[in-house]
Amino acid sequence: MSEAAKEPRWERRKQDRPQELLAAALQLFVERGFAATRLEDVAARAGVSKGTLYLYFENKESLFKSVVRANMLPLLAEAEAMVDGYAGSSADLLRELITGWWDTAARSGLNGISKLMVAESGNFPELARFYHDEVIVRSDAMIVRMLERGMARGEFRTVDAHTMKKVIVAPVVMLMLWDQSFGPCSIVPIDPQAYLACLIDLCINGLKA
Amino acid sequence: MSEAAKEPRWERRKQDRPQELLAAALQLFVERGFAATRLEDVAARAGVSKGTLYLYFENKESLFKSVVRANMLPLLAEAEAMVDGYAGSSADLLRELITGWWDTAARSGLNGISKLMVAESGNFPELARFYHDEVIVRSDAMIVRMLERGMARGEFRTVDAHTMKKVIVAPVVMLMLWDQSFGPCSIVPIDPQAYLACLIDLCINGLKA
Amino acid sequence: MSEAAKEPRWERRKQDRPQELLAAALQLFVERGFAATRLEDVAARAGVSKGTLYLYFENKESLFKSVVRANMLPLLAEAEAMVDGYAGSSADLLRELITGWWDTAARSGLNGISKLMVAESGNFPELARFYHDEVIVRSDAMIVRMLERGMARGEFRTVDAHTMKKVIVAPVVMLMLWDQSFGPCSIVPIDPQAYLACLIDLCINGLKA
Amino acid sequence: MSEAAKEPRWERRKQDRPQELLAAALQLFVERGFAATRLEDVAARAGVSKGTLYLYFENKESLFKSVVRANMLPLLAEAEAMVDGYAGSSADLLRELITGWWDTAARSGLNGISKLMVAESGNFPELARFYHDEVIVRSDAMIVRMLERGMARGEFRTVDAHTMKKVIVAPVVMLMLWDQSFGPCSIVPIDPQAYLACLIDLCINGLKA
DNA sequence: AATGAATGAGCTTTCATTCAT
DNA sequence: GATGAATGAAAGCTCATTCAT
Repeated sequence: MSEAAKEPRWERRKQDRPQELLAAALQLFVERGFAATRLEDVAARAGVSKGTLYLYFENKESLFKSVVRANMLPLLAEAEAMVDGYAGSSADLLRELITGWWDTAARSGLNGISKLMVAESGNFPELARFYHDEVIVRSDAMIVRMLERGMARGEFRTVDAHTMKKVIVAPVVMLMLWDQSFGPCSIVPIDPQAYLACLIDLCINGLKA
Repeated sequence: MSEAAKEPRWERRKQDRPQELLAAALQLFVERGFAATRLEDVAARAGVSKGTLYLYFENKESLFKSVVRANMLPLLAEAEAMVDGYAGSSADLLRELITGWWDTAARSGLNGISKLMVAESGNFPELARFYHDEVIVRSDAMIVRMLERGMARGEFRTVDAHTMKKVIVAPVVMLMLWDQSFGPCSIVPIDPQAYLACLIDLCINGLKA
Repeated sequence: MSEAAKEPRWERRKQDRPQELLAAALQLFVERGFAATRLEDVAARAGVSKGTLYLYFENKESLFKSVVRANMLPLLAEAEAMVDGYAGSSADLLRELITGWWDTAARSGLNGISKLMVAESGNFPELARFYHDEVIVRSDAMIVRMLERGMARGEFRTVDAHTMKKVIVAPVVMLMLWDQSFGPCSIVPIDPQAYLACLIDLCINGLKA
Repeated sequence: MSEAAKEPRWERRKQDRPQELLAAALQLFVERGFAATRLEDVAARAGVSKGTLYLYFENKESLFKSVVRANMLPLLAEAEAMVDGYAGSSADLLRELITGWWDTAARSGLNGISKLMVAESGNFPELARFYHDEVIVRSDAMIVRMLERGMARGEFRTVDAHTMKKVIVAPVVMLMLWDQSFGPCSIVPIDPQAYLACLIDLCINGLKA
């Protein structure tokens, strides 16, 4: 009667359920938007029945909020760590920040969440505020720190960092949105690597001291 | 109070109806998204009854498509004319293109339509395709022409215009999206003029030959 | 183009709808209780569809409250008028009050509402309070006035009118409840006339000065 | 901690379970009615899990019927014994019957069951029939025997005992219903002792030979 | 042309019931 | 015996759409 024998594949499911449901919900919310997503489809994609959803989430709105929160928070910490401990040139930091961001976004759901938040912020003001405060503000602050580091070290010319950060972030966010919305429509799809390289090139040249 | 005297007023209204409905629908679709917008609210905002809507539009989807198409088409022609007939420096052209674009977007509904298309492209693939082909492709082409003009005249260094155009467009589109989604959340709202000046500055410095 | 011609059978329905729905709802709520009554059945019994109900009532609870209020308020005024303007002996007044009450109850829905309120008061405290204040208190007050009139005129012996009123009302209410609940079970059903005669007889003998 | 020592405690619980469940169910059914009572709440109040309920009762309806049957049957025997062996005056018998009834009802669940049966008889015809045959008929018969004893001994005037019994029972039942439904609403709650004294007084005066 | 009462498919949510453990 | 995760039928409610007027 070992511990292992007592913890069979069924018990494990209970712990996984919320994550499976969140993953399924993320996909469908991103694909169709909040209102157009049917909870029955979410449940089906997670391999459970409609009712099971309500064992883990109070209602549709609460599921939606959980999807956003659960997928956002773990992502920022690692990016922040990199900025603050970086040793190389600021141009390299800028490069790593942008490419690392995209890699993380593509790997996680950040990609689709951005689209989701643009689409639904009007319907969920508190969630929009949360997203703004916890994600946008913190991301922006990272870029500002990077720019100020570059200026302090004489690598970048003097610019208004708080305005410039928005300009630099925009193409990265836009890439995520394109990827989620018009990507399938484009006959000549954007090559993310080339796009980001071009952005980095523009920034480094445009910021050069 | 002859019959003849009554006609004109009525005629005018009859012709205005579709536009009033489209304007009301644009506002609500942008605010809430396609699925969360109730036709009753659209009708109410246009000052007519629910049934009247169906005299002018086949159904909700058709209204949605009309909203997008009707608001898009008139906007591009004037921008295109400017690019092709421009006499000054390419840096000035870039500046005028970007500021003119934002002015037009803010004045028209382009602003909200962008958000709408990002949000609903997954649910309306044909519409996304239309938007891509008629709006995105044509906008992009303008920027490409501007970049190629600058390179041909030796004002800009050599870059991959087809990639760079996306990078340059992104911050402008992003400004429109922010304006529509997180604008109300931001304690320190973005100043569009400063933001665009910063973008133009980055581009001109970054493209300088 | 007379007024009569302009008010066709369809327009009339709109005004009748709420009453038809209230009548249907009364029947079913009394028959099955609040929770066990399906709105679809209410609508069907009123000859309309589910959705129509929501044109006239906000939700199930609001329909329930309307049923109670709409059926109760008109009934008390006439009874009160009788008590206050009565000219004959107090024994006759007692007789008329009791028989008139039952006749009114049987004719209107008061009959079933009593059962409904006993059953659902726990689930609708505000409604129970309303019923208590507007129906029970006012009914009781009528009986008290009748008893005090009899004592003042020396027709009834001295009793505690406020306690006695409850004892006298009880058998009448109980008759209504029996009628609605165990009536169908009883092999020897109660004859309301004989029952009320017996009650009146007991009261008049028991109160005799 | 031998096996034998553990058994008794367990045995006891096992035997108590059904009664604990019935008690919990009685409370909730009376409070909320059949349909509005959730089995999960019943189980929780009895301190067991939802599934356990189904070890002792086939389903919700069967639990409901058991609640009614289990609480009814033990109550009548003692009352019947008293009537048949009584030695004093019939007025005293009437007094003891009525006050004894109320004491028993208040002590047991009879109180709430009455309300429950009024409310749900329409939804459970067989149960209503059972209640009618086993409870109402037998209670009524007791009162009839008491009345006939009084008339036979010349203590009561001649009345139709089968009608009068209903009139006499009504206020007692009504007291139970009030206690369960409008009691909490009443600013001036009924004092059961004064109420019953008043009823007894009315009956004895009204039946006096 | 315009209305708005009516409809009913479709969705969210609840909860009695089952069953693997 | 006991559990509680899972189920899915059923009910409340919404709203795009229709159509008699």
